Amino acid sequence: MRWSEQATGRLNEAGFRAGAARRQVIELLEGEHCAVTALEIDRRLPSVGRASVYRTLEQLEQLDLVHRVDVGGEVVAFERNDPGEHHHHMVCVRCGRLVPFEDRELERAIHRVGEGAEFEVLSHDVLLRGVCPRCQEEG
Amino acid sequence: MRWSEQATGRLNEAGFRAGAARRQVIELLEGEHCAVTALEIDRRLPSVGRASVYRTLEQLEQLDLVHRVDVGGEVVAFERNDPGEHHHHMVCVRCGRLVPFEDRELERAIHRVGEGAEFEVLSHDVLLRGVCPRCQEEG
DNA sequence: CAGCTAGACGAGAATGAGTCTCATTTTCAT
DNA sequence: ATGAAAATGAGACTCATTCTCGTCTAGCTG
Repeated sequence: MRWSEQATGRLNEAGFRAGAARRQVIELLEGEHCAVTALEIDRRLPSVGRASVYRTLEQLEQLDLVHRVDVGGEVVAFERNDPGEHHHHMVCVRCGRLVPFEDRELERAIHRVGEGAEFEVLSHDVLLRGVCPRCQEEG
Repeated sequence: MRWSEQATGRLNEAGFRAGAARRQVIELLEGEHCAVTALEIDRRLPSVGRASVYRTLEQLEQLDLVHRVDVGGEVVAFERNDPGEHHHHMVCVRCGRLVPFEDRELERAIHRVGEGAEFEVLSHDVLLRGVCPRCQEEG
């Protein structure tokens, strides 16, 4: 089942009605493998109002269909939440390129930290900052 | 050697002149064990202009005397960079409280990921999101 | 120690991402 | 088909951060 169908279904269950703006945002997210910023979505969907973009992202986030990716502060990005999939990101400090990675050991280590903590840990983020291969070549 | 002296010395070496604004910002950071936002610094130092707060933080960051802590996007926080010390944070999703932690295994795992990656990894962040003990009690 | 000048500073304007409001359009249960 | 409720988009608004620019000051020079 495609993520977009899943999303639409879940929104229905949650009592949301259909609407053109939300559909377009969902379709755009469907086509992205990694994070997109709210502003880019807004730019790429001229017929959809800013408010609707942010509203939709918020709703999708609450239903856990999408999650926020923080990559340095300025702008927030979002990406599809595919069940059973879990990755983190490396960001290039020169060009901003975002590359996903996953690592079981890292996850285990984080899990253990959560176990030992007083916090009830709900989620986590890992961000590696560095220089991507392309920018390394350029000196 | 206190961090503030170290910072002042390093700024001197880098060719910066002394100045009241920077001194005050440095003193404030000296007294904080964990992250403070630029805006809070601005508020707590009424005699220092906003521009100087951001300027100083930027300079300190470039000299690696301070580093950015991203905790969810809205506001950026900064904290002292004590040599030989390295920690990450847990944020409470309810009250926003920030608690530092460190874990050698986690660091090892991250290091290994960096080794195996095409990126030349320079730094990393880990953020655990959850509910702090105090907020757990409140239901 | 006075003069000088580059660098430091602060006030306030400008920017821009994200939020809010509200009049209008759509949806869909009846 | 109808109408109450939800969804939408234009644009005003907020507010953290950045920029601008005139003034001030550290600290070198003589």
